[in-house]
Amino acid sequence: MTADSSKTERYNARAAEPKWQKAWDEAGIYAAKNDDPRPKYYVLEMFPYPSGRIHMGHVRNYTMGDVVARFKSAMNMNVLHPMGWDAFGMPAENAAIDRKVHPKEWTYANIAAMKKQLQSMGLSLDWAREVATCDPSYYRHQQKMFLDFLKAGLVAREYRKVNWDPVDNTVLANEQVIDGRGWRSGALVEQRDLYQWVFKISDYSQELLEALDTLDRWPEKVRLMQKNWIGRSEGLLVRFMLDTATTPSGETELEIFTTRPDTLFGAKFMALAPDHPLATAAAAKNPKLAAFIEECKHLGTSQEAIDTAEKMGFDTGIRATHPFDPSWKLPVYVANFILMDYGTGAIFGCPAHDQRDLDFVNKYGLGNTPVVLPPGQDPATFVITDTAYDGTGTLFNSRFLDGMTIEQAKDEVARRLEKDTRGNRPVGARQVNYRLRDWGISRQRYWGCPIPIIHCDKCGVVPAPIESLPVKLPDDVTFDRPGNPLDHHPTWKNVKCPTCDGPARRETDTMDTFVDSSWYFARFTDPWNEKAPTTPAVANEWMPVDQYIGGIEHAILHLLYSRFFTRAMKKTGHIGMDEPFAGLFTQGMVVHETYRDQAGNWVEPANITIDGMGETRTAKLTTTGEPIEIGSIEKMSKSKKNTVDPDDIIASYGADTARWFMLSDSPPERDVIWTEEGVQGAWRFVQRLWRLVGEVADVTGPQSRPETFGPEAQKLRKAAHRALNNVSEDISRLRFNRCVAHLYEFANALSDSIGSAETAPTPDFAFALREAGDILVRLFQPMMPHLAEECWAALGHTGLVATVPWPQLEAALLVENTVTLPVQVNGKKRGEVTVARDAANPEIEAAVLALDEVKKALDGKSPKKVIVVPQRIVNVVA
RNA sequence: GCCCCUGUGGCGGAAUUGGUAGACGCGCCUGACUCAAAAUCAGGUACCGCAAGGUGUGCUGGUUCGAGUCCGGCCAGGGGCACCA
Repeated sequence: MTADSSKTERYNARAAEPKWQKAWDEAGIYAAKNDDPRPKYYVLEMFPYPSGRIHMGHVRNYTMGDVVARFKSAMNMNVLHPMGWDAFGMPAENAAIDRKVHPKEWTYANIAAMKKQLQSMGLSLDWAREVATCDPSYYRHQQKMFLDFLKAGLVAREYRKVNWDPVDNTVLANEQVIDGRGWRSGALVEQRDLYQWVFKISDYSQELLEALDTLDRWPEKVRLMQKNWIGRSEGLLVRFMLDTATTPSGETELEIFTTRPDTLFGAKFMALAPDHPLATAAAAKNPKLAAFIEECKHLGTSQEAIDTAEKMGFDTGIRATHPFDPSWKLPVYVANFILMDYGTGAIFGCPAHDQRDLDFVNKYGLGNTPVVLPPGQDPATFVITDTAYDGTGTLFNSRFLDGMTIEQAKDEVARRLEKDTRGNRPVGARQVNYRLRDWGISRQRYWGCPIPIIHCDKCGVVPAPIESLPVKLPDDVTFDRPGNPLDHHPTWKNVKCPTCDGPARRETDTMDTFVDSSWYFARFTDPWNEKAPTTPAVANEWMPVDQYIGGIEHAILHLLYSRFFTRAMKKTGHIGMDEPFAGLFTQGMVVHETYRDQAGNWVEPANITIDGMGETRTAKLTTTGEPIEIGSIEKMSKSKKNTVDPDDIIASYGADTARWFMLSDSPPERDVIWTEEGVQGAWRFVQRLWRLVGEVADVTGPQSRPETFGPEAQKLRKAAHRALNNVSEDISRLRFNRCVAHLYEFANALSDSIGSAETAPTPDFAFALREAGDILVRLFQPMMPHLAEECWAALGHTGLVATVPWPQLEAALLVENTVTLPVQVNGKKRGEVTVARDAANPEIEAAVLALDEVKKALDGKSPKKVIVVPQRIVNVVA
């Protein structure tokens, strides 16, 4: 056929994309109706923090969600695909300090800018449901739920450790602590206890753990991470009697929690958290101990800081008695690696079978006694020096436990200590412990949801009256000094006590921004309800989210908090289910090469030119030609300047190219490397599809379907339906990189067919070509919606392809009559046989043994065995 | 430190979930078109070897007729760690 593609104009994304975005908008096709009778599908991407500009991570995330939304829509489902803004948080306050902009102004300007960017991507979003968490129309409902949770017993107040900057007199986030010092002041950070509001997530530890098994459309990895985070362990509480002569004020006992009661006869020491009451009491009489505890407070509050710090301890002089031997005394230390939050804040140390304890005794010369003998070891020669043994074995050096397994010994110790009732209470009690701590939500910051509480000297803590909600953030705040602006505000916190009418003050802490993001998915179901956070009947229709998509970095905190919050909302009547997200997908990051100039400064990709390809690539500065060093591939970040601005890409290539490249190559759960060559490849494919569709449009053929199809037509139709089948399957399973590959294959097949067609193809072939063109456009529509519309119009259709149903699969076209089986001899491929699809095994065997390659490999001998795996492979065992 | 993940051509990756390793794309090579370039089109491209043939999925050992895939041990790279969102 004369492909007059030379005449075809290039596809002009810059002109086409806004045109179709306007057409979709005017047709209102992405507005979800709450009373649509079709089956619902709720697809949600994690909403962005309005930092000011979207980045490539957003492009990837929202493109994936959009493909799913458009696909489900083509499958005739009622799709909810909303977008909003996680708009409270620290960066807005930093901007206020650094640039003297009000957080509110900064945030809303950012939202406006980012919304425009998102709209240029051509996402099928229902913008009518947009919410911003910093808006009083959103956070008023959050305050209501806080009060509901309070009434339901889901809220408490507790002392919590925070990072305290003694120079700025302010609380620091972990990320604001750099090498143990405040990021602005440079002062040595110390731990300080603050009285804080917490949500009782730990009441749900067991439930949150068990329900993980029901989340079968979540990645195994995320479920495992949450399981470990909840950290259920079964152990024993043991009361050690103390030598009262050694205790500061006559304390008689110390309760510890252990998961290894079997190693009790290997005990060498006891250790207390630095803030354990017994440690505090002892420190009052021992200045050196007090100094040591003070030193421990300079350790950061992050788990990493605690674990990687050098293990240090201080002997309090207190002595404890071994529960099975009154004459066995153990020294009680204060140690910097014991946490008050976990168990009872005190442990006994068995160094032979715990690495941390072993490091500790080796440092303080306390020695160790192994009590678990690994299988096959000689008890007379088995010693522990630098490496603790935490494997299985049999008990030894342990009196009545000798010879038992670890499990038997744990049980025996528990059994004996439960019966021992010194002080009218059992010495030992079995206990299930969780690592999960209650969720501290108080933040000493301005830009967050105010906690609706009033403190009265007479009445204590009083909830703000419902009718006073929202407790609005005041606009007139200053950031000229460190600390919480709400605290410094001259009048805001002064209110009358709702109970006694006396003078009182507002809670000046605001809520953790994770609270804001723990229910936005429910708010999207009816964001117009002014009276309540949700309209339960509507929320219960839409929820749970069928497909949630976001970064793996949220695998634990955001997702676990949301699971808790949904349960709390159920308990307080705002929603009817336990789990918010039925399906979860965690996508990988967008990464890029890094570049440095001769002085070692990072350089943006936009400012350099790459010469050569493959291994000979060199880079130079576009402006001066200065050579640039090409560095490692890393997550796109401002600090390393290896970012590519989505706006630039959309301006030069169009949104469809950016979307297509994001979906290509890398599996969505893995990192994708952004490369200029890759983008250009995507762009070339956009142009190729446009030319191809142009060629199909030129084919003239019958409007009605022919009775029969010739072999050429049938070959193309098989390729089309194979692609249809594969793309449908892979979109459903979010394997977008495979969808892309299938579409390339199909485009290649269509291209070959057109190339082989005569100038005037037979009517059946012409029909097949046009049909294949239609299918192709409909298949790439979810990924490249603008190009699809343009192509759809070029093919002579009226109306929007975005509203056209997904093609119907003709399953018969997927079946082949013959199969080609690889033939192996001793596991090595030697040839292949083509047989009828339903050929019997003996028939296949005979064909295989007749092959020259097989005869040669067998060298005249007869095979020991022939393994025929139907429709797969044949293996001859010689 | 603890928990989790990943490792396949020059590169991103595919592999019907234990059955032909390298689909598809990028890059590169050759040719066509062009005064030339770009674009486009046709062909080639795991490695060693002229070939026959051999080798090959981070390393190492095992299970199996058969291992990229399952099991044990190691090595390397990455992510999370409760006040970043």
